[in-house]
Amino acid sequence: MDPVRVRFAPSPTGHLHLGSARTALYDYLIARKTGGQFILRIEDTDRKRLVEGAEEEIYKGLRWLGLDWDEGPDIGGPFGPYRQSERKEIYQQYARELIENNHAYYCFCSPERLNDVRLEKQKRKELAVYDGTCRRLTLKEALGRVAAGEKHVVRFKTPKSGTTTMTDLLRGNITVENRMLDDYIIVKSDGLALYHLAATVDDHLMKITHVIRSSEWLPTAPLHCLIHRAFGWQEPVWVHLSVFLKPSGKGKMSKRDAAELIKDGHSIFIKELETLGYLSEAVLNWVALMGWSYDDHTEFFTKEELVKKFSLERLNPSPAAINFQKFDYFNANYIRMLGDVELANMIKPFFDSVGIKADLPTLIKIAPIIKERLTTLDDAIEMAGLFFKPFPDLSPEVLLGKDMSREESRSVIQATISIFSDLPELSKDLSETKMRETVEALGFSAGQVFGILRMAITGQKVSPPLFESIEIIGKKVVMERLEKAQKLLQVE
RNA sequence: GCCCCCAUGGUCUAGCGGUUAGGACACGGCCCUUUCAAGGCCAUAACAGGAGUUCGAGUCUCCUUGGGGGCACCA
Repeated sequence: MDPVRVRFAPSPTGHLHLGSARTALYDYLIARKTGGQFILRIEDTDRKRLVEGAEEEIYKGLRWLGLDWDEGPDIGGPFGPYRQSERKEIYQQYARELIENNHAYYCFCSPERLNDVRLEKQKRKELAVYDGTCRRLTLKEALGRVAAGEKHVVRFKTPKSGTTTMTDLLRGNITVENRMLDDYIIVKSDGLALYHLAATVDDHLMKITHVIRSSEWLPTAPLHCLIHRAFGWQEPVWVHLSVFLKPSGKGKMSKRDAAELIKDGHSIFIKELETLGYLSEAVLNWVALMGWSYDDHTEFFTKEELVKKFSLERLNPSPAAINFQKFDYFNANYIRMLGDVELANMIKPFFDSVGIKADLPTLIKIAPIIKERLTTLDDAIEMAGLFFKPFPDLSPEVLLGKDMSREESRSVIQATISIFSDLPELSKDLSETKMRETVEALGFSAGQVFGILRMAITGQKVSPPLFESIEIIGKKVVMERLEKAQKLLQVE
């Protein structure tokens, strides 16, 4: 495949989410695979909807995901500027060209009148498109009114008859009747272009070969083709990706749904995923497989493998419900692939954030025993907090072994104390070997004995493996805890 | 309402005219086991419906149904 030039063109009006991340990923993959360019373009022509910090969030999110771009607002490039708000004059120039070639016209109708027209048409169950009042004006007349300072927009002159056929890579030919297409506004009264014009002009000027975007754009794609053709430009290859549906499969994710998700420790926003304890590798792998597949069984891919194996032809056009269980599965697996030092460094910030002082050397020792027990990194707090937090006050009841009396339980602890005190150190192997021998002699089951010890030593009913934990906690503290538990069980 | 798109288990998907319809997640059971996990084994579960085309249709065509998306001086 020839090198492609693709662009990821988000608008800084909200958070970077999973859907955009996937689009960006596919852009990145096909660019890297073909040795082409991945371009970042900020579509900020709507000044009213701008959200402070949103552009920065896009950069951060893409960087976290490891999707580096070749041209963009921050790094420049041969086709800049890459922020549409800085390209106002370019769009106006092209709008003028369209007007001169009779493919666009000035419109002086007020928003109020437009709204009335729309409502009226809807009431009569007609197509709610512009009624064409200003389309009938002569160019001379319109120019006069513009010169007189009258407020105006520019509309694209869509053909009123015939059909327009475009080709989408995943869906084949799509034909629409031109009368269904509106005379869309392409330049607002503030002089800034709307998406339809801005994106079309930029895609051409930036030599974009493949437009990969959400299928929400499908209904207006014929319009974009028409604009390309009006200029006499060659169209890019159109690739409309399926949309992501909420987990229930009932519709797109709404603000409300997103807020609900957080309660389960999930999110569709990239910036939250990191603090929730997800790995960017897992995000990439998971999201890549929602709408794309390689074969009937491979499902773990590094970014490098994705670059090698990705192809537009294997994209799936049908909408996909987001499945967070699968995401967790991927994340748990990617955590397990981490090295001990790497994992320790990654969970450290989570302890810091809740005010638990966890030192790196200990975390490195803990890493191997909690690794396969974590779904997300923040699970480490619950899993390994016991190694750093003060020991809890226990009641005698929780120290009782299953079906065992108080005295029996106490004797188990007593026996352990005498065995442990003879050992130079409580290494995992040594303590476990000794205790396994003892279990039989004591006449209780391993479950009973180790259950008591787990509670006495870790202070928890559920913990990482007992003897590994003992080694990490260290002989001194272990002995103290055993003594304390033994006293607690003495009948008063 | 109108236009466009989509349609294999609960979910993500493989399948590109001839398969016992494959994999994964989730769910259930069993094994392993000092808890929790992990792992191993097993089970349940799908071609939306109807017409065609064809010797033969999950695969091609049409209709119906269902779902999704779009109908702004938003993107």
